[in-house]
This record gives sequence, C-alpha cells and structure tokens, in this order.
Amino acid sequence: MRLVVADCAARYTGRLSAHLPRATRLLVVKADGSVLLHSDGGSYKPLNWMSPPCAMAVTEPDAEQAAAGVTQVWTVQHSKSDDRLVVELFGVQHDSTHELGVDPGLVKDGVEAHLQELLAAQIALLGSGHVLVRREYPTAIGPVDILAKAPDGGTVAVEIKRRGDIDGVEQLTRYLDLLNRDPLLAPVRGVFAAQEIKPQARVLATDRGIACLVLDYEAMRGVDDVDSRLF
Amino acid sequence: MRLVVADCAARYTGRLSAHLPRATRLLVVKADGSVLLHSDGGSYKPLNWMSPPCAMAVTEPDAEQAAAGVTQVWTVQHSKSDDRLVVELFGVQHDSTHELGVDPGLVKDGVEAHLQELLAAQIALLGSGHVLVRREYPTAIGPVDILAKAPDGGTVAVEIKRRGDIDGVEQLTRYLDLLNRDPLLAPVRGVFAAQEIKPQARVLATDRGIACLVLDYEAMRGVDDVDSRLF
DNA sequence: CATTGCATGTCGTCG
DNA sequence: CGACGACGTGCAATG
Repeated sequence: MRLVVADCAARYTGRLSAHLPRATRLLVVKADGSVLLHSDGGSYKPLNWMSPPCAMAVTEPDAEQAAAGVTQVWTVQHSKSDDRLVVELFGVQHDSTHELGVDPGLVKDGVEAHLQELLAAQIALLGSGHVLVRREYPTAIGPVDILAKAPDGGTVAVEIKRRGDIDGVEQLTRYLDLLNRDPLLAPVRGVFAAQEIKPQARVLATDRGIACLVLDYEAMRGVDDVDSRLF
Repeated sequence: MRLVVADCAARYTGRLSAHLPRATRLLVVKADGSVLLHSDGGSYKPLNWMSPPCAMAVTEPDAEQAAAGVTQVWTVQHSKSDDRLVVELFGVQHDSTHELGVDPGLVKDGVEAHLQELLAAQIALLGSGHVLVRREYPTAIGPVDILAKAPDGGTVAVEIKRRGDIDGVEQLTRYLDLLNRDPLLAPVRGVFAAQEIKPQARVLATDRGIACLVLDYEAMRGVDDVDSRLF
C-alpha cells in the first residue's frame, strides 16, 4: 500500500464524467492497483477512485501541464471497461509504501436472518394459534420469508425487513398475488414485519390489506435467551 | 489528517455487531474526527469506519489487553447514536499527520437529468407525432419524469432510469394507476425508458402493457450537438 | 428536519 | 458470469 499526500487535480470518465479541482488530498494505491482520493472530511467514500481490476501508469506532464506546474500524471485505467481516472500531481507532501499482507476480513453478526429465526421461533407474535409452515417458502418468483397457518385455516405470508419501506410492500404484494392462485393455500393474508416501518410503507400496506408488525429485536432476543436457558 | 499503519483488531457495535481479527491495516483519522480502517485491497469501502460526527478517545490497554500485546486502544463514539468502534493497536509501523485544508469537492456532469432533457427534446423517439406535455409532471405520489400526448389523443407517461430494473417498473405502475383515474388524461400508456433494461424488468413491464425504450445516450447527445450547431 | 430516490454505489448469494 | 437483494448503505434535493 502506497500513501501519498499531494496537491492534485483529477478527472474521471466512465459511467459519468467528473472532475476534481486542485487541492491537497490523500492518495492511496492498494496492492491490487486500486486508487482512492480522499479529502480530509466527509464520509468513508472517497472523492474519486478506481476499483480493481485496473492498472496505473505514471507519466511525465506534457508541455501545457508542465507550464501549469504539474510534476507527474497518474493514469489509472480499468481493465474491463473504459473507466479512466487521470490525476495531475503538483506538489507531493508525503510518499510512503507499506507491506500489509492479507486481511482476514470482517466478521458480522446476523441481522435479517436472525430476525427471521426469532420470528419463526416466536410465531405467536402473528397472533395466538398461528403455526409455522416453513421459513424461506419457495415460489416461482423467490422465497417467502415465513409462511404460517392461521387458526381460521387461512395462510399467512410474512415478509421481514430490518427497515420496512415501500419496496418490501411491493415484494410481498407480488408473493400474495401468486400464493392466492394456489387453492391449497388461499386465502393468503400478508404480514409486513420490520424493526421500523416507514409511514408511506404502512399506508401502502394498509391500503392493500396487509398487516404491519413492528419487531422489537432486543425483546425477541431476550425471549430467545430465556428459551435457551430452559433447554 | 492522520495516517497510521498498524497491526490492529477492531470491534463495531451499532446497527449491527462485527469484529475484525488482528491484521496490519491503514487507519485514517480525518479532520472531522471520522475514522477509516482500510485493508490493502478490495474496493473503496473501508473494512470498518466511523462517520462524523464522532469523537475518538485514546486509552491505555487494560491488564488483559496489555498481556495480549495491545499497546493502545482507540474508542470512537458516534455523537448522535450508540454506534461505537473500538480499535486495539498492537504495533505501529507508521504514524504521520498532514494539513490538507478544505476541499472544493467533486464536480459531476449530469446523467439521468441529462437523459431526461435529451428525451424531452427528442420526444419523437416515443413515436412520430408525440408532443411533450411537461417534464417532472407532478402527482400526489411524486413527479412523473415525462408526460406526453400521443397522436391518438391518449397520454404517455415515461419513467427514465439509467439502468432499468424491476423497481422502476413498479414506480411507473403506481404512476399509471393514479394517472388513469384522471378523466382528462386517460387512457395513459406507460413507457419505461433506460440506457439498459434488465430482462426481469422487461418481462414485468411487458406483462403490464408497458412499453420498453432503450436509450442510446451517445446517439441522443449527438443529435443534440447537431441541434446546438443549427441555432 | 424527515422523506425520497439516485449511486462510478459495493457486496454477497444463487442460478 | 449475470441477476437480484441487502447494506452500519451514503448522499443530495426537496417539502
């Protein structure tokens, strides 16, 4: 990994065209050839970058660039597309290279998968008397998160999201359209379950006769912990 | 901006829980207090990070950490949530600080907005005899990208995307449902226009009687250039 | 300030 | 390799 702090300007062409006026920035060149240009603020997203696979060529400035004070030019070309990043360096404050080795990568705890497990285990949250049919119930247009039988003999299809917005309601609607054509399942009601349900999503769901269920992750995990201790 | 290359391990808790096993990484501390942990590969996204506003506290390792070889601990706490990033540093290879100043930021050329302008100017791409009503036609659930009158007296609603996938078809469907309730506009046909239309989106659109229009950005810009020269 | 829709999204997973 | 959904999505425009 090479770290350069330099006064620079950049131009990107590819999926869009964009340019960065001259300023002092951090340039990171990673072992796989990818390049990041970071400013001293903002988010984790660089101002400009090139993703791997790509190759960097360092060239001398042409006459015009040299007259403007450019000391070197980095041309970073993506290997599989015509995306290109050209960086003009004016003055270099810092330049160092470091051996980092391979990274074992991030280890995450589950979120949506865990919510699905918890709700399957606590299916009575849908209402007393509900029975789990199965998780990831397969259909032609993808798996339904949870399918359950209601005490009245009907079927309940549950779509689970961490954050419930309009897309999730659309997805559940498509499942319901399909499932209700199956005489063995119909009538199928929908339940839209999420840790947080956006107002617009709630309106749309209600308009379509889909129930909304707000999931309390901590509480559900608490119940689960109690269960774990009992067995 | 502070750049540190160090052997480190990290733990993030907040919207999810995750940890990074010990390895050598780049740690960037920006002027606004935000912290990025980068490996020597992958994309521009850090392995782990903390967004501003946040504050970093550097502390001595406790007895257990010290025994494991930890020399210092960085605790980065988000100011507005309970998101927290804790980094244990074992050995520091590099540590430097740089003054960067304010960045003027990225300047982009338009993409979707430009497509919309071009199609509005070349409305005959919808078929000969079409007349533009307006761009960003307002409705209760958001603006329709382009509304036009067809030569047969009907109305055409156009949804424009750079890449056309299923969400765009859903969005256009909602607009069409609403617009067709207006007797002054009905019947309203839909046109789904994009530089690239995903197969699933095309199937869904066709199934709903929505026409698909693939936009050739370069060709449309070419026509526009010719127009500009004429005037 | 909340909401919405876009993104050079990136990243996993599955067919 | 392509398609699809989730993301600690981030981010700007907008009401």
